Amino acid sequence: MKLIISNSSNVPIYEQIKNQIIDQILKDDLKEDEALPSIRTLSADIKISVMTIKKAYDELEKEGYIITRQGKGSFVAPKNLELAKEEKKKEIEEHINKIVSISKIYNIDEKEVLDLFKYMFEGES
Amino acid sequence: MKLIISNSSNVPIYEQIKNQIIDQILKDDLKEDEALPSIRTLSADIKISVMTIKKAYDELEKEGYIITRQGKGSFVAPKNLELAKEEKKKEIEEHINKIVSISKIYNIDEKEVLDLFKYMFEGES
DNA sequence: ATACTGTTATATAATCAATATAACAGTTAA
DNA sequence: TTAACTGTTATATTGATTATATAACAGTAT
Repeated sequence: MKLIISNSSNVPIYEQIKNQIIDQILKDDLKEDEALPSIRTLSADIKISVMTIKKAYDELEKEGYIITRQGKGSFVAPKNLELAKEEKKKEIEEHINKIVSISKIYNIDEKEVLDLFKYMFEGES
Repeated sequence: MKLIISNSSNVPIYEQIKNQIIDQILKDDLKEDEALPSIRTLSADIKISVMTIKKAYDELEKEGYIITRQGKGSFVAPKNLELAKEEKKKEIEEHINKIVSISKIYNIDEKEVLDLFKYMFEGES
C-alpha cells in the first residue's frame, strides 16, 4: 500500500492514513474484501507507531469502510457508495457555506467566485 | 463590543474573538483609529482570561488589523481592504480546491455542485 | 500619586496526537 | 501443539495547544 505521510502537516497522521485509504477504496485501487496490510506490517513499512495505525483503522471501521477481525486482519468492506456520497455532499456544503459567508463580509462578487469555481473544476483532468 | 463565545466549539476561544473582531472591522462596525476595549475590561466583560484576550489581540496586530501601544491601548489600524480581500480570496480558493478534489473522487457532478453553490449564494440576503 | 493601559513570567490543568512497550487473545498452518 | 502471524488492551511518557490564574513590571495620562 502506498501512503505518503507528512510530519509537518497540521493534519494528524492517523487522519492522513485514513483519508488516503478511503481514497484508494473509492478509486477501487483497494477492492471489496481485499486485505489491508496488518497494522504491524504497515507500522514497520511507514515507520509510524502501531497505535497510530490502529487509530486510523478503528475510525475506518466505525465509518464502514473496512471490517476488522481479531487474528485475521482488516478487509475492505462492501461499499455503500451512495451513503459515502451523501456524507461528502455535506462536507461540500460546509465548504460552500464558508465561501458564502466570506464573500458576504468582504463584498466579493458572486460572479467572481463562480468563475473561479468553474475554472478550477475544469483545470484538472 | 459584542462577542459571542462558545465553549463547546472546537474553534479556540482566542480565534473566536479574533475572527469576530476582524468581521466587525471589515463591516465598519469598528472604525479606523477607534479604541478597542482594554484587554482587562474585555476579560471582565466576557469572563475570559486576560491572557486569552491578549493572544487574540496579539494575532490581530500581527495580521495588521489593530495597533497596540503599551499604556494606551489597542486601536483599529488603517485598513488595507484590498489586501484583506486578496487574503480572503486565497481562503476561498482553498475551499474550492477541497470541493473539487472531493467531487472528482466521489464522481459528483460539476453541475450539481454549481447549482448548490448558486442556491446557497442566493439563499441568504 | 493614582488609575488606567499593556507586558512578562510562572504555574497549573486539560486535551490531543504520537510514541513505546508489554501482555493478552484469536487464527492458521506446519 | 507449537510457531507465527493477526488484532486488543493497558500503561506510561512526551510534546504541543488551549485556557486559566496570579503577580510583578512598565508605559501613559490626569
